[in-house]
Amino acid sequence: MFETLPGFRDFPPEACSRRNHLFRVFRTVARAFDFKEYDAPVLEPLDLYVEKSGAEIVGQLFHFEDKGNRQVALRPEMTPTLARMVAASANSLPKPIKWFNVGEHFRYERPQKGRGRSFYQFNADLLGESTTAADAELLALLVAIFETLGLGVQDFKIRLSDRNTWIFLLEELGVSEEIRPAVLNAIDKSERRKPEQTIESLEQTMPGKGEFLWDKIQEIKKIDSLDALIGRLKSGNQKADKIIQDWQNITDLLKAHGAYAYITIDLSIVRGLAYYTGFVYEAFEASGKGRALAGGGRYDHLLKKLSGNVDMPACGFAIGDMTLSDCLESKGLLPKYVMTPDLYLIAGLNEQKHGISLVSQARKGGFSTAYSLKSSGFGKQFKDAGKSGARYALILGSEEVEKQNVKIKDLRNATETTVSQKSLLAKLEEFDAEGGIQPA
RNA sequence: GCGAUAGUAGCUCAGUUGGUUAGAGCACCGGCUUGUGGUGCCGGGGGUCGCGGGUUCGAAUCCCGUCUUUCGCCCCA
Repeated sequence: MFETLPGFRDFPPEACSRRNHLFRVFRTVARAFDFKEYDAPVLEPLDLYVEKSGAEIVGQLFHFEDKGNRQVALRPEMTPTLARMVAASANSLPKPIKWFNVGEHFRYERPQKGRGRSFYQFNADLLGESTTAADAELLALLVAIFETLGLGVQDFKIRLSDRNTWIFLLEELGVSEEIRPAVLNAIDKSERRKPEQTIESLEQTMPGKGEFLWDKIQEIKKIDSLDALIGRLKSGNQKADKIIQDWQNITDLLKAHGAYAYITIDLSIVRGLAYYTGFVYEAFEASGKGRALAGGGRYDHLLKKLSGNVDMPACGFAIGDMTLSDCLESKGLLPKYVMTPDLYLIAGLNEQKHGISLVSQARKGGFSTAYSLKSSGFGKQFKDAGKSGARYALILGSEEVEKQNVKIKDLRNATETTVSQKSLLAKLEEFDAEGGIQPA
């Protein structure tokens, strides 16, 4: 017997419909926000990822040489692909560009809770707009998706941070642009590390100042309100004023979107990647435990880096299907999807073919219809109809055929109605609209 | 890549100090049932006990290796 590869999942019908439920919500809500769906190959040139993330990334990719001696990789994320697509026609695309994708991604990592080697992501990106309105639009979309899935304020929170704030405050502490990435990286990892390890990293980056920096960083990480933040930034300085202005804008906009209740100001979020430039955020289950449900931020210089000539501000986020499914499951928000037909034909032995033509008619009318593929008695067919979960049974015996009728039985309350075969579809639609069959 | 954990039917699990042909419940298929359904009763199919090697007269059971699962470390775009 063959098994799925480690970190990969099969999706038999029930799992598949749960997954599709997520996808349906992603698409519906994204369209409500006027985002356009796009798609792209899952296989890309390996260099696309090396260029963006550095050579270390190769160890985490599914990659190989194809028959044309090209180094290729299964996509581990969507952003480089998106950047390439947008850069290719940047001048002709109406701005702002609001695109989303639902797709499979691959990372060669150790499978763990909420993390596999194949997973699905919802990616939404907004390009060509540098104001905080774009960041707020994306955060509002993220919140709307979670709300539509049934999650509320008691279920999840979004930790919002800003790299510009960090850059400004680190500058004040004497952190130069050169060593800034290393310091931000250490801050990002400090969430998952012992303090001594972080101090050691900082000490290596800024000899003699590791302890000092860590003390200051901890102070900054504790900031959890707009007032505290403004107090720390102190207005008067032009740069500080701009940052304060951005925070005030995004706060006001998120309040207008009805999304602010989910937001926690939390500067401990910086995200590991060097390319983030402004607001960054991660969504977590309300308790804060577990992996991030979603994450994103602004990446104003990435297009330029990847394309070489197109410079365009951009921001975006991604939601992973595994952590999200786990979260929904634990809260009972993944109802058991049962795929059932609307109708089940029950026909006598001599009426089977006649019945199939009725089935065909019903199917063309948009009703999902099942019937027994082999000859069996009425009793057996009723049993199968019951097990199928169909709402109505269409009963066709010699009496009905003789009178050109068909009997419709509501399998939930056992009431029956006899209608002419000609009016079957109309009657079914009527029932459909009423939401049930009426007792005779 | 490192550490721990587990692996018996599709699923959840029994399986005695190593001892005939490895069991149960659920699920699946059929019969009772050729004009009224999910219940009931009866029956059936399905396992090289993760895989390979070793110890033994004899291994699901003991030993070694390996693969896979789950959890943690690393990493987390």
